[in-house]
Amino acid sequence: MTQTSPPQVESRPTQKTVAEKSGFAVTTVSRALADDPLIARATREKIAKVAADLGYTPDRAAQRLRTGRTNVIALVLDPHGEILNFSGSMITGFADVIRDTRYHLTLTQYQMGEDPMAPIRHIVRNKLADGVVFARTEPQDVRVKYLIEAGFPFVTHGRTHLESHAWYDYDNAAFARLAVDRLVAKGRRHILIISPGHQYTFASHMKDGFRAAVAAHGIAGTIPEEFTIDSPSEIANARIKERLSGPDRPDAVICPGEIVAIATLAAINDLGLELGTDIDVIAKQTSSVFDLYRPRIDTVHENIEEAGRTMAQALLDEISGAAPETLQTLQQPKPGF
Amino acid sequence: MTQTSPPQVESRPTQKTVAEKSGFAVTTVSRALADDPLIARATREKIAKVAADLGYTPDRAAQRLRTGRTNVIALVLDPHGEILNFSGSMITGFADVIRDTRYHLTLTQYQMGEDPMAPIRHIVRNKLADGVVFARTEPQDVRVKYLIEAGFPFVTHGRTHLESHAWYDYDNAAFARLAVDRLVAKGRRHILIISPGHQYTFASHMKDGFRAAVAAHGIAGTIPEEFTIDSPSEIANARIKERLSGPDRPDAVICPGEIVAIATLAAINDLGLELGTDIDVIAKQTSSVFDLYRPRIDTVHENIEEAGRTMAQALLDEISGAAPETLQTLQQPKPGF
DNA sequence: TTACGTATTTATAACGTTACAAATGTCGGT
DNA sequence: ACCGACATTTGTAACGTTATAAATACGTAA
Repeated sequence: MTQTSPPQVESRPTQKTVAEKSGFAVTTVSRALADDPLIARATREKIAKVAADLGYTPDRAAQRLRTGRTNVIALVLDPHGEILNFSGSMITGFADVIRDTRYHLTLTQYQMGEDPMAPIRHIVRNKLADGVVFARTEPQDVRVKYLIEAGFPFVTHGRTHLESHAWYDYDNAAFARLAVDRLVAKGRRHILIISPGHQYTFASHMKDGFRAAVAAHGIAGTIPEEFTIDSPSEIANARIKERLSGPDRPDAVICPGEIVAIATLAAINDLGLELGTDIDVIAKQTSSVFDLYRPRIDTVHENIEEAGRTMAQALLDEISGAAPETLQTLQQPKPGF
Repeated sequence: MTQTSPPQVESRPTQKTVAEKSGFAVTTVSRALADDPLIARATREKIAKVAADLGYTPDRAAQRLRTGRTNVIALVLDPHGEILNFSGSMITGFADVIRDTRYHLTLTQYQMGEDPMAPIRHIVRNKLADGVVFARTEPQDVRVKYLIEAGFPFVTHGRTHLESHAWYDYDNAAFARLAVDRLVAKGRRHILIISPGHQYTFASHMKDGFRAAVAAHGIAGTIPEEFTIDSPSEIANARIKERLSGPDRPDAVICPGEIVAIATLAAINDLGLELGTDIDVIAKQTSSVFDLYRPRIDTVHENIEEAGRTMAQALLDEISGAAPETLQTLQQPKPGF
């Protein structure tokens, strides 16, 4: 055991090391560490102790090569738009759940205008993960079709109209109904709902809820043409101003997110309208920072971190063989304040 | 070639497949695909074509096992605080650069109160990445010491007082000077600077710049006790209110971020002070959303995505052997509006 | 004592890749 | 025709793990 010239690359202990130190064969070590009941309890304990003492940890690459399992969950992020820290919160939720499992989190982000399918196909084809996650689903989402077809585990934020799969969704129809109810209670009679990205499933649910509630109350409801979810704030602001001008302007606005709310409040301010008198705004809120926005407005909370945690658990369950039908969560809105 | 019973597990092509189809040996295929000039140009081209036709992609696990290189960059995120989408923007910057390389991005997030060192030690010990990234450095950052000691490639957002390493930093001293100058130009004579997280390097730079500028102008400058960077907005709001009350209250505030700015503006609103008359606020801005905040305030921009891109490139360069001393960027503030 | 079932452990091969050493082919010079 | 130098290609082994099949030990019934 001469510690000579080549600066002793400190190599991690392997099962071979554990085998030598413990006197068992490598195979036995492998099975013992997997807690295989075929190995005598006493042996398992001895080997576990030696492994712990040596600080042994399995080599992920070798496991992956041998078993075909990657122990990786792939997060596919939307292009960086302006949804206030949606991705960040979701990541935190995922990280919370993943932290104490054998899984790692990898991350891809497709670019604006790029095919959302590309990163997913890449992951499946090259088996880069055991499961994949993404958001912003559309009713006939091609990614969902592809993954079902491929039999690849996944979970989405947002439902589709497709065959059963694992998803988490916020009940945007309920959100819209709740929002309309509250505005009507304040005496509002002409409500504008801003719905960015008409192609997304969540938008259609929200609009359905909105239309139903507006009809039930017998008041006026306006759904403008689409506001692109990723359009720069200034453009959104300008278009909202247009909508809030004119003789038959709405006396209330429903905003499906904080950015839209901020743009709306800016428009109201810029037009010289008085909040609470001329007009009311209600928004979906996902970040506590918004509590500091002045003037304060009525909000309905959506907890993105919790969404992330639920989705992570669902995906792990699906990878373990749970039926996708059992892995669907429709989150009810919780009133703010 | 009977396509019989076992439901034909569609297996990805390997170098062996390419070798068979092309008539060369596996070793030759390996070298050809690595564009080794030892292999005849014609052969390389033939093999490349066959590989492309088959849709061959290398198995990352096998490469990793054999070479010891992971082809992974590990992002270590701070606990999810309320810095407006800092992580999200940085991730986007990284993803932009990483996208067309052979690297993947993995992600760990340590929890509030957890040892920031833990995930990094884990990554190094188990060789889970070829390089690592993190932010919020302290002058004597133990993570930096550890990584230098271990000879492990890394890049930080924020400098340290330690031996040369790769970093990206925003010139917060310059930011503070610029902010003071602008406020003084507006006639302000008593400036408060809010500095969350005194332990971080950026805070000391900012305070140094602030003190120097205030002294140069011969005006009053106040640096309050620390505001924890992750404290809930409402608490920050309350503490700022305290600071803005009383007979000798400051007539201007410098905010190192949007959240602090929002909390400050809320405090000003809540206290009934008039912005622009009683008091002025200037803030560092990292997101275009803030342009929609009303009332508008003067800001200085910091581009986090660009920071991410620069850091990613620096890290790749360091992994390729570049000297860390050459991988340091001090970003100058750019005036907003 | 022998045989046999059970409990436990082990040897061997393989996943897909690349480093290394060895082999083959080709050409010009003699 | 032979040799050596060079260009090009190939065989073998190994990375660390686990699935499979085989081997060993042990106790007990005949």
